[in-house]
Amino acid sequence: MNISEVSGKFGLTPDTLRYYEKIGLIPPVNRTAGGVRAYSEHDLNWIDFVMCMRNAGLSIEVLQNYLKLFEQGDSSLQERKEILIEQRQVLAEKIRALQDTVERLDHKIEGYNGQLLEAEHELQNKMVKK
Amino acid sequence: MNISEVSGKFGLTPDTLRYYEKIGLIPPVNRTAGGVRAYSEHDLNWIDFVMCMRNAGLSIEVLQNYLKLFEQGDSSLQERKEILIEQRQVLAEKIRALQDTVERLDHKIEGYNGQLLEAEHELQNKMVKK
DNA sequence: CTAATACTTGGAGTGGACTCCAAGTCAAGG
DNA sequence: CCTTGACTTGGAGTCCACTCCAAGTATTAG
Repeated sequence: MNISEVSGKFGLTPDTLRYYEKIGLIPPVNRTAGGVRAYSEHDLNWIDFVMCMRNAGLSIEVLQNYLKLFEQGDSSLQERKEILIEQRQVLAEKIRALQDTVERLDHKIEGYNGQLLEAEHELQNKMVKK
Repeated sequence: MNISEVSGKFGLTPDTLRYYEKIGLIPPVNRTAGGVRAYSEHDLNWIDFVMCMRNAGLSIEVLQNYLKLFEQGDSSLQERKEILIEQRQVLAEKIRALQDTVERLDHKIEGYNGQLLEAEHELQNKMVKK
């Protein structure tokens, strides 16, 4: 798979894909004889993982570190696992905060329903008076 | 309440508070004779609301728009409510995405548990052979 | 009354994460 | 063989949301 195919598949621009590789968010992609990137299944998995984590708000730094450890092989298994556990906690906390915010919005929306109802009644009163 | 008190209360720098006012994220704050900001209860409520929404990821633009409508009075009730409902949907969707990501992390963490166990067994095998 | 502190404004600078560009290389269709 | 279009690199530019600064004014403790 070449870069524009991958770009289409994931909705990332070729620039972003090259950028991710350059800064070490995804492993170096193998090239054809001519130096053109040929993405493997393994590469696609990484891209998918990284996009998922980026979308969830993980920083580039954390993911760079994770890849670096991955490339060090089995000796980093424990450390990698700990990173994932830590980030999992962060996300769980984020979910809780978002749920609170949704509740707050719900209250506010309820308040608007009340106000709109009031406004409607007022309108009816006026019409009755007329 | 003056700006540094508010700053302390919310963990925002005075700069950020002034910035939020300047760009219309919170209503203009009343001033003392000397031109010093004196934050009212009303202002504090707005700041709290805005921070909550910013933390949840709402853009400054959406909140500017919401304040603008608020300042137009009751005629914008319906429109404001719709903004809140829309943003509520966005957050609900975000929560769902985060939950999926947490699940994915859980699977990955489980995978690491397996690998670490394997590595441990291997180690034991070696020791037995010795 | 004065020194120190906190406030004001407008504008420049920063950091993260892209995003775009210039200049050059390479491969495939006509 | 030549043109077209995708690829390469390194580096500059952009956008968002602050964050900091300079220069000046106001308030407060002593």
